[in-house]
Amino acid sequence: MGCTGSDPKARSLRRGTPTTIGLVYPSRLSYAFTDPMAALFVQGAAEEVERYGYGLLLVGGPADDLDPAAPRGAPVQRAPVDGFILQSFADDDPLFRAALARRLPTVVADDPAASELPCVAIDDAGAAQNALEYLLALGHRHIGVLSLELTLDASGGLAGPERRSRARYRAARERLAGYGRALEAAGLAWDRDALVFESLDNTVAEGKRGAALLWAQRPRPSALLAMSDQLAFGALAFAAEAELAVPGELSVVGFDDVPSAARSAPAHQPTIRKGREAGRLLLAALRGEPAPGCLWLPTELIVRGSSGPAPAPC
Amino acid sequence: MGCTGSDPKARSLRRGTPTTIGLVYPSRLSYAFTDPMAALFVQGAAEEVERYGYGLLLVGGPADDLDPAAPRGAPVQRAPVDGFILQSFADDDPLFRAALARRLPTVVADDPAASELPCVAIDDAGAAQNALEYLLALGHRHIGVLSLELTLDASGGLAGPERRSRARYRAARERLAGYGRALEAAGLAWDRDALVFESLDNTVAEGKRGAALLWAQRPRPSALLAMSDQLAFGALAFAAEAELAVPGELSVVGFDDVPSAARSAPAHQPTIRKGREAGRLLLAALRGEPAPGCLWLPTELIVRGSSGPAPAPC
DNA sequence: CTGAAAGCGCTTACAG
DNA sequence: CTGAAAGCGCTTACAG
Repeated sequence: MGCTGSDPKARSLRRGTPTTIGLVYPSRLSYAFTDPMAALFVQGAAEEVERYGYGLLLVGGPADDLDPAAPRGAPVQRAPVDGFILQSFADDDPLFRAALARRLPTVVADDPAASELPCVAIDDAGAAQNALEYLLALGHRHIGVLSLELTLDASGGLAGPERRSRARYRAARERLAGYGRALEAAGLAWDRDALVFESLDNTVAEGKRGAALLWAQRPRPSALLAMSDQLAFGALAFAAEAELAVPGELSVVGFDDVPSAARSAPAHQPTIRKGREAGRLLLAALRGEPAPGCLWLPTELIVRGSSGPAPAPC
Repeated sequence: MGCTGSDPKARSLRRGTPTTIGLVYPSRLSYAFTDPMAALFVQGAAEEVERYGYGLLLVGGPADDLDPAAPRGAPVQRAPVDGFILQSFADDDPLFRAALARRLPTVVADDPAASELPCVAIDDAGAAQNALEYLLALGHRHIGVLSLELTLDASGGLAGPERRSRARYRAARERLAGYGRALEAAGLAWDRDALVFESLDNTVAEGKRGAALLWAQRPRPSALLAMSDQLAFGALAFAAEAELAVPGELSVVGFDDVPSAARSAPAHQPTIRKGREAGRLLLAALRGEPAPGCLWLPTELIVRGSSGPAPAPC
């Protein structure tokens, strides 16, 4: 009779049945959703998880403007969840270790450092290599890379050999390795033929800044290879402001295939499916099924209008 | 020492301190995030809530492909939360009533039917009236409206007087009222000078379909007024495919100002702020502070490149 | 079939 | 200062 109903917390405690899955982001929550990829991943995870009646609790890193009255410790330590999905962490992120310390069933997407946990990933190195080989086949010989952060404290500028070798995010590290393989196979070399801009965060603004910085280098890059669609959109914005023809004067390649990527040529990353499979693996773990190791999802290079042949040298 | 740590569920039960806020969507969760507005709202709510150490649990409507082993009842009845933020519900949505039946502190965004709950809203009627008056001032006399759903079971086609009068979503109802006021003030009339397409859902595909349908009417509309940016993007996609000059042959106006709305002329709806204020009101309610009634956020018409003067009659 | 008791894992207040 | 007991709101298994 429209009454209060029973307290789900108490019920869950008594019955011991799992109800809630924690989706953990490395940064504070309010930053997580500035990235359209985050929404796609949630969509996939939600799809799988809600079929079985689970809820999805969003868990972020500690907020920097925490209220004094708020409970101590990272949200990940206090989250009332029955399992974790961890996403895009750096190898040495203390938050990642704090989550593992809860010893709950856990699935990792974009696995930092090989762990024994079930995980979901793409062949980042292979996809990156493909994308660069595609540009090389179009005749591009001066490449600019718009990179995601390489370490927890990103540098926000050109990243030389030393900095590149210290990448702590698996996805960025693997992609750099893939680009490197493609360069080497073509007889090209880092720093001489390809420069890397390391962004401070995955935003359009950083993509724009990086594109401007790379464009100012000599020899000038004829193509920009972005590790995310956000960064690629930034590069397109830079090109538009500088009145550069795309792809006539500058080719731009993205990576993720977010819904608004009508103008880029991204290596299609199946982010919704990544979320879905992460949810599926976690539900299997909650049922006590043995961990199936890592699930590798296929990628695909989708060619669109923002990339084309290198301009003829004048 | 890296040990298991204590069970947050039990702690929360014993201490009685609130930890988790439920963000409730009218549809199934995996649909919620196909709308970029959803991500903006989460961003705002997360920003406010995480400062005080609360987690955000995403709660959707019942999934249609529910697993037989899943617990019965809507997720909203089982969600282990201490308060609700309800968003964009139709007046008669049973899920809305089910959430209220939990008798938890609750805040409503885009309030369905005046309730006594704290709420956050914009002046939908005023913003809509502004947008249409702007088009009328540009000389447009034949208007097409791309409307959001009017009832729980949307019709997906032209909506005549009878259907328009039965709108059950507050935002859509108010916006129709605002358009009506602008029409009346200009001596124009619904159905003769302005047609309404009711979409089946808030997607680019529906916007495209509606734009095509409205464009096929006689007299042809010279401007399309969309109730969301998604629908406006669809109208732009239709114009691009039909090789119509925007705004030369067709003006397009959006509503939300999502991040990718570079080409529309939306009435700026402050969605992040809406999420933030909803979070703030709910935290106040959890502290036992008296409900402050409804908080009305300002809107602003931002004019961009997709709208211009009506083409001269030939 | 109905009703009182035990216990999920914790925290808090109180007795020793 | 330390340690045993009570109790958060439920559900389940057991006694009557």
